[in-house]
Amino acid sequence: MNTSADNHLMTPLPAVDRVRQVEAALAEFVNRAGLKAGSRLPAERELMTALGVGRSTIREVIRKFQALGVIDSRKGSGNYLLKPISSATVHMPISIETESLRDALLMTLEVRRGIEVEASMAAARRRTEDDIETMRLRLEEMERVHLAEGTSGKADLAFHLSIYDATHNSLFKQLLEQMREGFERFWLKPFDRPDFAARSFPFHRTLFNAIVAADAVAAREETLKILAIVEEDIKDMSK
Amino acid sequence: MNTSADNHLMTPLPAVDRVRQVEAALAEFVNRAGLKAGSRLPAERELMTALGVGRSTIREVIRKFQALGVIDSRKGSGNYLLKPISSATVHMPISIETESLRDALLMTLEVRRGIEVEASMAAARRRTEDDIETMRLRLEEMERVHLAEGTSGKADLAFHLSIYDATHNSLFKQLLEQMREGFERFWLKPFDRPDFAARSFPFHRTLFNAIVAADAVAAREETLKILAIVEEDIKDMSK
DNA sequence: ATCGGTAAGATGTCAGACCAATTATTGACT
DNA sequence: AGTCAATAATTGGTCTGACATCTTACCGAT
Repeated sequence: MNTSADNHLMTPLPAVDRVRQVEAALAEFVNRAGLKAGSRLPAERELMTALGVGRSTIREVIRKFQALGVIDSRKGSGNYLLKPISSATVHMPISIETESLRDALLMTLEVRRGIEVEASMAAARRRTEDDIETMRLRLEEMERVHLAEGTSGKADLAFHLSIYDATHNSLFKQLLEQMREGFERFWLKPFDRPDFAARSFPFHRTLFNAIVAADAVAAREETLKILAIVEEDIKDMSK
Repeated sequence: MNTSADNHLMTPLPAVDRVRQVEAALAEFVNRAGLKAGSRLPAERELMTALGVGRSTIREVIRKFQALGVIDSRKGSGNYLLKPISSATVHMPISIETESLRDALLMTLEVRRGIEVEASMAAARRRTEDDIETMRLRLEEMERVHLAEGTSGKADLAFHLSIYDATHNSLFKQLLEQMREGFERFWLKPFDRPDFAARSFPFHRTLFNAIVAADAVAAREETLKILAIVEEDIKDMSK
């Protein structure tokens, strides 16, 4: 056996296809040109002639980046960068297959609980004075809005985001932000009612206190209380 | 002001573009036809005539699903399903910007800890008899390999995957699988040495016992012990 | 029965055209 | 000179048709 060339003796043969080349070239260009989020990239016809490929190839690459949430295409205007393309970007396609909205929400909540708990503990361990000040401002803003309008929403989100920042681990913010945004984009505005999770209001202050006290265990407890209420409300309101 | 029709008085205007329609139609078709992972989709020209759109439109949709990790295109052969399609595929691009490999690993480990702990608790609460049997087989296989070769690796991963399955929440497996795979693809094989995390070996059995006993708190403790060792080894070995 | 070649079918790519939305330019009227 | 509406240029979205290249299945010669 093994008379012919095989088994790791002859290996590579790249065979990179056009799309992949264009993909790399585009990423390269974005980095070299220093394009930021919001920047407009060259028109498809320009890229076409510049790279010497057909427009369909360019378009398929753009579609891909579009699916990856990196490019936003505006008809008649141009293609715009949503986030800087980085080679150190890991993409995680997550698909959730379930019939009921309720189950989908509960499944994501369970994952969120894991991340959120860890984030609050990390925040309790690593928060700086600046972090505390930012969180305090956000919390007071949230409390003001809550007492005035009976509900918060955006202010609530802002407070939680400031906690994620206090972890000094950007993965927390990225993951949790995209979990909210991503899933709420498909099942639009689940339970967008004023009383949703309203009972969790007081625990935001206790969570803040735990983080300030650098008490990771207490931070975990308070976070669990908040999420337990969210879980109950999902179950109640989807009945 | 407001003499003409504006301000939320005239709202809708669907304006669904071709691509989005084809996207929905394709997802619909896959579900109706009951295509599983591995199934081959109709040829692009068939879809083209069947849906009454141009081939470029079809191709752009396929590119999108490809980017989302749902479709695999094989030149000359056809387009194949990687996962059962669902319009509910969310994509989470995560970018990590840090100079040192060490910091990147520690950051991801922290997030993993949150998810992994929650997964083991969920597994302890919801594991079935079948789950237990599968986990036992994987654990015994892992122990056998470990005692024979001094290290496990693939068997270790298989055991953990069986735990994720026992949660009956597919998000855990998807997230954790892609975190491992994604990050290990960039910083290739970090610490691919036999003694990495070897000390965590005995705690796999105790974790298994906790899950069998439906003791979520104990499952959490054992998972934390394993990950604490991983953290220590990352710190030691990257010095 | 095995092997090699051939043909059909599939994706990958290019080219050119037209539509529709946006943006920039022009020009008329005040 | 300044405003604003009509017009032109630019740009993404889609369709058509063609060719290249890879896969696969068929079929005949050995």
